Amino acid sequence: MQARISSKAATGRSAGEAAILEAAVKLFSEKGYDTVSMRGIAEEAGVSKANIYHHFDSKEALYRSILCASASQLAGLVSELAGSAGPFEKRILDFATEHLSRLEGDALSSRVILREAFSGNDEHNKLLVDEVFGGIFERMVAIFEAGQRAGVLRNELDAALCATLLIGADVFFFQARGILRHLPQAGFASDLPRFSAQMVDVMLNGMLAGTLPAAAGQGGEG
Amino acid sequence: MQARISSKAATGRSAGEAAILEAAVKLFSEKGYDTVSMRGIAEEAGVSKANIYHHFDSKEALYRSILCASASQLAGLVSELAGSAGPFEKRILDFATEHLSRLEGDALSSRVILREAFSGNDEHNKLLVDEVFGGIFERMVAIFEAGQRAGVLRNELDAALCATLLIGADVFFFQARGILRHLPQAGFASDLPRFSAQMVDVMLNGMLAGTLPAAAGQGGEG
DNA sequence: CCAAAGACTGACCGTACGGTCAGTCAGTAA
DNA sequence: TTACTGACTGACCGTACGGTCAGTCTTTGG
Repeated sequence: MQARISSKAATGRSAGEAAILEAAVKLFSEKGYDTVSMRGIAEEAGVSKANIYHHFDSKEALYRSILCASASQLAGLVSELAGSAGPFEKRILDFATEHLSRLEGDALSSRVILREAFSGNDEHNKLLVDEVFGGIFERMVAIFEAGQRAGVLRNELDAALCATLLIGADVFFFQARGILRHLPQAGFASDLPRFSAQMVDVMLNGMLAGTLPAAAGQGGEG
Repeated sequence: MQARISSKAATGRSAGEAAILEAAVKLFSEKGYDTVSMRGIAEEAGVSKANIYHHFDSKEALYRSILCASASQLAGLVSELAGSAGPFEKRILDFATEHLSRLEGDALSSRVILREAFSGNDEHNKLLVDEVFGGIFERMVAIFEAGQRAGVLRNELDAALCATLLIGADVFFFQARGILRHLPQAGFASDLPRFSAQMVDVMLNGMLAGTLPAAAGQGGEG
């Protein structure tokens, strides 16, 4: 099997280990930690259960390995997005659109992290904040504070709250798509750019009529 | 034990059954279905495991019983909130504030439903929409459509999307509070009314400066 | 007072879990 | 050829799971 050797040379891990990781990400994204069994992962990966223990010390270690990979991926993505240039409104729209599209693109990893973040375990929460979310949130808040210094964002608003609203809208939409798809009124459930555009429109310009600035209405009629 | 008799007469169920339900709600709100064990529920309730099977056919039946109770509770709450009167802006603020405060007040039930709604199981999603969320969402959308007919809400916006944003902001905040608490910038994490007020302010009036109508700034400086 | 009914229990069953281990097999360097 | 290494496996272990059942208390209607 020449393929196995070359695949190991390329990624630093054997074909079996890669299959295990792929299977584990898939299963851990579908169900919670306890519901996923090592037997199930082994079957999905096409290897023996004992082989998993050859590559990973324990179920916990395998899970943490996946979590760390997903987390550093997320951190890299956001730091990239947060570094974009341009006027405030465009930065916000670009961030929201790209953030949501990558949540969907890496749906498996995203679900693993979200499940962990919303698990309610305070120790895990603190760890996630220290290692991942803290830095991400700081960069997000900085964007809004820059908007306030530039006089574009209302000064009486809490920048951190604004960042929470923007991220929250994306995350909630990502989480709730399975529900929204069954709601006949929510046609936007299958149209990510439409949601992003109108969501940012509302966030920036508000829902109320008769208060739009000259530059408003970006994408609302796409 | 006179207390046992009276408690059964009052609620239609024995003290043991009530203890089982209470324990089950608590545990199912903390962990997922598979992670919660019947032994754990029995211990938490202070009864034998066999006693649970005397009152409920199976683990699944116990879980469904809890889910149905939580769901009808949620449906009742939202239909009550959606029926409020007053001008559009006030209805939105009242709904958001009260909705979030009741999410927290019934945090256990809320978590059980949210976990189920975001489980990713499409059959469960469809069932939840048909039995609970469908009606709730319809009422919410109606509020926004009424706002549009009254000329208060921008006509080019999608009413269903607006409803999603409002509910999503509350739900995300409720889910993410454990994370937000660890973020030093997010002081609003422990101040529900402040979050509700400023969230609604942003939703209605937008984040951008220089576009506020006369009635704006409701609660932003509390 | 006494049977019928319902609340409740300890012991048990088969199964699936996470984890271990001795051992096989292919590739590799000496 | 030989000795070694890492990938990999089937069989096994103790434990905890959901669920069952015979039987014991406790309350209640006649």
